[in-house]
Amino acid sequence: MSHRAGLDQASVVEAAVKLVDEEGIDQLSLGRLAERLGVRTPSLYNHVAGLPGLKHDLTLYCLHDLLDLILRSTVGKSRAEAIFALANAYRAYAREAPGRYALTVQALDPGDQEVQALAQQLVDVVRAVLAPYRLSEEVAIHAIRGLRSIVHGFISLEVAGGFAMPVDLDASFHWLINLFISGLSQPTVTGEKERIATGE
Amino acid sequence: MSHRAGLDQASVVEAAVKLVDEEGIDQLSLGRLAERLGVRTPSLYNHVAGLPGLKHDLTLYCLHDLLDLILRSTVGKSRAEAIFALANAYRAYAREAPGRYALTVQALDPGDQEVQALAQQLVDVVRAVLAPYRLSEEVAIHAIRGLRSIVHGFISLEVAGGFAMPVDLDASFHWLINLFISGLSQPTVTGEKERIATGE
DNA sequence: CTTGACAAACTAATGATATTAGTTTATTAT
DNA sequence: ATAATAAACTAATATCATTAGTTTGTCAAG
Repeated sequence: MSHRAGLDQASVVEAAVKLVDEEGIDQLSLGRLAERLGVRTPSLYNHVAGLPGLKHDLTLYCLHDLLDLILRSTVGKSRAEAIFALANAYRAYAREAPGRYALTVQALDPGDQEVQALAQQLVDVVRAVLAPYRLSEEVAIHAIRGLRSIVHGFISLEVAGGFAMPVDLDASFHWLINLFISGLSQPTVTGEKERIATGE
Repeated sequence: MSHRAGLDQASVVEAAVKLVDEEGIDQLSLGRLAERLGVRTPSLYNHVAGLPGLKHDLTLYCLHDLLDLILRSTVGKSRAEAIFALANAYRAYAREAPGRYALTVQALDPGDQEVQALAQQLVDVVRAVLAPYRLSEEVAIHAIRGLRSIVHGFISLEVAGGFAMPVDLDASFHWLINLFISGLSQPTVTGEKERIATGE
């Protein structure tokens, strides 16, 4: 009864997700994972390529997870409603599963084809959400980067405990997204050149 | 000549900064650091409280470093010029010393008095830069959080290699900061209630 | 039903790491 | 000069990832 625990890649990765959710990203080790699965550490190498391989598989899993959530949250919505839905879904994911969120943003290997493809799909959702604003190609890329920066920046400061002041976090997030949306409709921002010293 | 290497806390921390700058944050270990200092690993415990203590000291060092840079970059400037100076200084720091920047944003222990005090000083600089816009107390906090989110979000996506599209990164950053500044002067954003569905 | 191939588990061993305990020794103050 | 202090050391332990080699279920072909 001891041999043949019946593991495969999927069950190992799912157990790792559970471990990360329950104990945090820094508690992820092959030893702890093996223990949870009732197996010796080296046995895991039959299913994942060591710790780097496990993290890679985990990243893929979480990117799928997040992409699915984002897609379902924005379908059938447009303009401001869609942007808020996207931003709130992202934030909800990070709050409910900080470990998983961390995995989706950890330094992505530019050479990894699968990861890049999923990251691109996430970018494409943002692009689609911004499409109704009819931005030029260049401004669209600024806006995509901008929205990603805003959402990611707020979320990571929030989960890192970086916001200590006694004002409602939901209100601040809403205010910021609203500022972004307002900016999208402003000719100063969307269109012609502006001249402001950059200090460079 | 072998005994008494003449170390103290400052020289250990400075060597660690050099190591992080040259080899990256993930290459920081007591073993490598001791090797660089020509000393055995346990000797470091005379100067820092193990690896956690070293990281704490390192975080303090980098927060000082960054605070000094930000202060010097914004002195004598106001409004848009000051905001751009602040944002550009932050970004320049992260690009030139990614390891050090990472140390300033890693999950900060809320119980650590020294770290909290420095983090508060950084927030105070942002508050001062935003002061000329005469925001209400509540909106000021939204704006502080917003600017920090924007700057941190853009920078961390940039250094993680998250921006792959063929458009100038400087231009995108400038566009985003400019959008933020424009929003600060808009009554819709700064003042009265607005009603937009949040999806919650 | 037997048997052989395959894969999944195992044990054992190695090397990196952090950490603690206890020892030696240089410096420094009395 | 000497005694206290502090900075270095050696030795040992624990955790972790990883590799090599071995055992043993499982499953399919004869």
